[in-house]
Amino acid sequence: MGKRGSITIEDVAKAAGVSRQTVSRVMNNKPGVKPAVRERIEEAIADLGYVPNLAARRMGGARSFLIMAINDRQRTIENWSAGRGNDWVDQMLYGGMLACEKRGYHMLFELVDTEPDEAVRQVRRVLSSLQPDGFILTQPHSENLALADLLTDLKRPFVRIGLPNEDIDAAAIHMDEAAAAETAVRHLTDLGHERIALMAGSAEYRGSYYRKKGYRAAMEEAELTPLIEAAEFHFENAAQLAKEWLSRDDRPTAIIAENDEMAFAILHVADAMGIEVPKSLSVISFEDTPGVRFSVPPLTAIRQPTAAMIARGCELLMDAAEGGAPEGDQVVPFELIERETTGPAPE
Amino acid sequence: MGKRGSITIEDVAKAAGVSRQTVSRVMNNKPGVKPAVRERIEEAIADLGYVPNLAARRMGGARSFLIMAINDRQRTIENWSAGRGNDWVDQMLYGGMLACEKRGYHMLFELVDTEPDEAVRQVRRVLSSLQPDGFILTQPHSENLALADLLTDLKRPFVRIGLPNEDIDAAAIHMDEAAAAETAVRHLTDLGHERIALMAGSAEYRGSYYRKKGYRAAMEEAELTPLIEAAEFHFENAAQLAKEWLSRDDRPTAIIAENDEMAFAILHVADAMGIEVPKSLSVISFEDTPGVRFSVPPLTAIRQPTAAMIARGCELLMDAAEGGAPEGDQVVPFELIERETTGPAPE
DNA sequence: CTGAAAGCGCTTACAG
DNA sequence: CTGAAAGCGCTTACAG
Repeated sequence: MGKRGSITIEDVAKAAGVSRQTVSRVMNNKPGVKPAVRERIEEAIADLGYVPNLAARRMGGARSFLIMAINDRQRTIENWSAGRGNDWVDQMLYGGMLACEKRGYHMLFELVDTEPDEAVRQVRRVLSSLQPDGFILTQPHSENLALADLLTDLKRPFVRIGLPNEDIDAAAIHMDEAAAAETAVRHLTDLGHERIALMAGSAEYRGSYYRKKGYRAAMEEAELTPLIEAAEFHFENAAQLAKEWLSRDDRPTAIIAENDEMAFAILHVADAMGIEVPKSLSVISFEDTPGVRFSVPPLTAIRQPTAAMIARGCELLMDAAEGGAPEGDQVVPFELIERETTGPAPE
Repeated sequence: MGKRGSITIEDVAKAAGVSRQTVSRVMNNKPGVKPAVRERIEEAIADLGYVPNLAARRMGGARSFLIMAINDRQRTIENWSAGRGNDWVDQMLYGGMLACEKRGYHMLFELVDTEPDEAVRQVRRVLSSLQPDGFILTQPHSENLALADLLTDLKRPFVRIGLPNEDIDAAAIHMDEAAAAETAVRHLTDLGHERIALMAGSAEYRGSYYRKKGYRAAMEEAELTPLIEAAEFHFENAAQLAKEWLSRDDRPTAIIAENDEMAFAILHVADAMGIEVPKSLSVISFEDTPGVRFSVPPLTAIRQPTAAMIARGCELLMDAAEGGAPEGDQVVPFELIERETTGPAPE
């Protein structure tokens, strides 16, 4: 027992009749240990229930076994304090914690301000105090050049959640936005729809660009006329636009909205105008936050694979911490979740 | 600079012209440093942007600056994987992370199985690997005697989120359930209600006991006849019971439900029976999860002060890590959030 | 294939 | 009030 009461590498070494370096080799799966000795050591580890002290490991010069995600401080706190829940954080933890614990790592996250100088200062702090083996930059930090530079200069592995960014040399982890839009269109054309509109988010959001592209491609392939307008991801704008669209003689029989909030607005307007969903109007959303199940009817949606993206990010970083080859951008599969807002096109 | 590139205590010592022990004293707010020297050191720390390496601090024999919350593994993962969000985890993080970071600590949490042997094994692991300064046991782990024994034996400070438990000698952090029920009743009597029912959860849930007690006391005070039945926190049971109650000639004009799910069921049944809420029926819930805002109409509810309870727990543990006196049980204030399901009693 | 030595960056007694 | 010494539990070269 160590002087502080827990079992140490020295205890294992004694029990197995070897030196602590040899135990260390076994713990770290390094080659050059005779099978018989390795077995003896593994037995001793199991018998004693030995678990290495991470602080000591870190001090010895190894990794910290910590993966740090960086999140938008203000937005996260706002969501929490409004009691609104926080789907992003939940799914991030779901994907990240489980991926990390499988390999003996721990995931934690830090709330960081978006202002670049402040962000750099805060990340520097965790760098010094916790010395994580890798960083996951989530939106909007994944586009923060100052942060990317800091991490690059300090040679700390990091990945970005988001579309590739020319100015940052780090793996980008994202879903195929264009393919998702295509899938949404195809789901609707399969149901016989011909007048399918895309309610876009904002031009500043880079995903929108690819979604429009995918939408256009799928519409073209089906020989249909595209109808796109932006509503900036806001309820009010979306309601306004939905009212316009649904008042037309040749009104769309289906609308794809780029986020849940706009989809809710569409449902709201349709209800007010006496247009039944999905009988007279189909709606698909991009996002799939928990509130979606409470809408009437529950929304069919493209689900953002947040958990899978974060899990993939952790994998890359753990690989890097273990000296693995650097990997490139990652495209994570999305899913179309059919609920009750899509149905056959009206006659 | 340390050999690994970051600024160390040695750098600060050199810059301030003192030994590293003196710097350590200043960092840890220990007495016995001449004010002038202290100032010089503080300046050097600021100039160099020095942040101590936590792993080294831990190795030196100090605290780890880590507070570990223990959560129900299965339930948490189920919620996440169903995409349902996880209000408990969100609010726990909200309260805990911010409380910890204010004092230079970090909060993390671990998903632990409820089976006692397995739980002990898992907590032993984090104890050895991360050596947290304190543990927060959340439900149902807060009632796990094996875990309490382990932590007690190892002299690790811990607090429990939940009602006091005779068998466990650790601070219990909870809200005043009886007072909350009284508040709910009083809110309704103030609105003129006289037939107020309590839809209880399950007798196994200890909070239910106090809520019933508070409800009875408040009803007695108002000279009203209590009406209590249990629906086990389930939607179906609650719907059944609501149907029964609302079919009576002297049906209640107000129902207090012990969780959101049962309150939703009541709204559902009322709607189906053509009973308008809040015009003909008022409903109050205990819980206030994010879904509450999506109900029609939005639920008036007693909000569980999860964030505040966890923050309080972290405070106690940080105090203990710093040698503070052990504090006793903590009652955290709740809040009644008025939304749209309560109104004046019908004529 | 295995072990003796040195060191990581701190803190904790102990001297003075 | 301040510093020299020892040590925490590991890993990393380096010997053999």
